Amino acid sequence: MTAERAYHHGDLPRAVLTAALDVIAAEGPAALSLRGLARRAGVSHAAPAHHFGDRAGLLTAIATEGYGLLSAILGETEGPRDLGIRYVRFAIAHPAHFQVMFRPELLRPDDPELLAARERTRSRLRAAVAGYADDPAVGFMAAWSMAHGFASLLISRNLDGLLGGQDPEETFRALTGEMFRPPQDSATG
Amino acid sequence: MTAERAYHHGDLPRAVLTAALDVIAAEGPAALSLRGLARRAGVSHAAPAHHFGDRAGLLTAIATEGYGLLSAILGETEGPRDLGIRYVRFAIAHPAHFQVMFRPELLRPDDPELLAARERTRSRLRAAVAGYADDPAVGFMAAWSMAHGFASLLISRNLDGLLGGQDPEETFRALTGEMFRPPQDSATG
DNA sequence: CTCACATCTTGTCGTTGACTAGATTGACAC
DNA sequence: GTGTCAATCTAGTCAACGACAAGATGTGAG
Repeated sequence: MTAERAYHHGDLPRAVLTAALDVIAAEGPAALSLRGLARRAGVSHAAPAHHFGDRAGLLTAIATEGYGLLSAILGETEGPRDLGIRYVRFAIAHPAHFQVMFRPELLRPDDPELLAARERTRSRLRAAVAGYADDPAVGFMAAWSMAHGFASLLISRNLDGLLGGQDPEETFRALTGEMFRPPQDSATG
Repeated sequence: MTAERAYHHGDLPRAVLTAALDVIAAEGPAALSLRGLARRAGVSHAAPAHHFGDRAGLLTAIATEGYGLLSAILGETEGPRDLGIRYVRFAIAHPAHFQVMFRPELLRPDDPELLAARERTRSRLRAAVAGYADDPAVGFMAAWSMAHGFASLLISRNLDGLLGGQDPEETFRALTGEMFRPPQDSATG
């Protein structure tokens, strides 16, 4: 059992990342401590910093990974409704990533990888609603707001007791039924 | 100048609250430090804790105040569109309150004043959309999601560069135009 | 005047993030 | 094999923080 306490961890960055996602999903980013993560991974208190620089670096890595995961889930999304459903599905599947991605004050604001990943994701979001609204920019923000609002309230547990035990994704489908009415004869792309 | 360093501050709770709102609006709740607020107010490092107990107590007081402010702005709201506009107006006018209100992990979760204020606000939100949707619960969540998503993205600066210099409230009006179509003949309250 | 109470100060403890210097390890050239 | 070097991790330190306890100071009721 050389694994008892090997000098080299094997994949410390991944171990720290995973532990961080656990903590964030359970208690939010505020409860995150680099030293706590080091303890979980069985390494010294300064080891995580070697890979991520500092707290903001770790959270930036999580956010970047999150944009990648969201991009993957979006895939070839078609229309604002599909966009919303996939967006909500992402938030449920990766709540820790979701919580970090939209808090710039916790991140390295000009990290190039983060900016690139974010832009790739936004392009997919824009593409998904292109052709489904009179003004693409407005349609994009509308669909995004709707999806982001529901996902945010859901993840922050502000909808507890309002879903009536129903599957959140199903509830969101009902919401979009209320909102994204199918175009009624009149021209709507 | 007895004010130079009076033993009693006069209204330390309000001074701490105001300083906290400043910090949160500028750098987010994570940057908040009780000792920093004490320095700003010119009191000792333990003085704020006397009034709010601890960090969570201070943030709970802010959230409670926020629900009161939102209730006031909602007033006699009529319909989902009006709800959204007022909600966004609140988030712009009181960004610090807004940021704290929806992070239960930062608050005392069962504070009675907080729960009461939150319930009063939710009642107003529900009442605003009653009669404007086939299913009131669904209509409520739909309008709330839309407004909350836009407000969240706006306050977290995730819409920077997407508004084209336009007034955010005006942009939100455009969004609702895309979403909340006026009822077309068919019965919609 | 005095006494109870609210308010604020001072001092302390354990924890954290950040930084520095140094030890250990693995990989690669030769 | 052997030496060398960079990557990885450890150990030690410092300032700042939240929380707590004990004491000082002002305030107001009687």
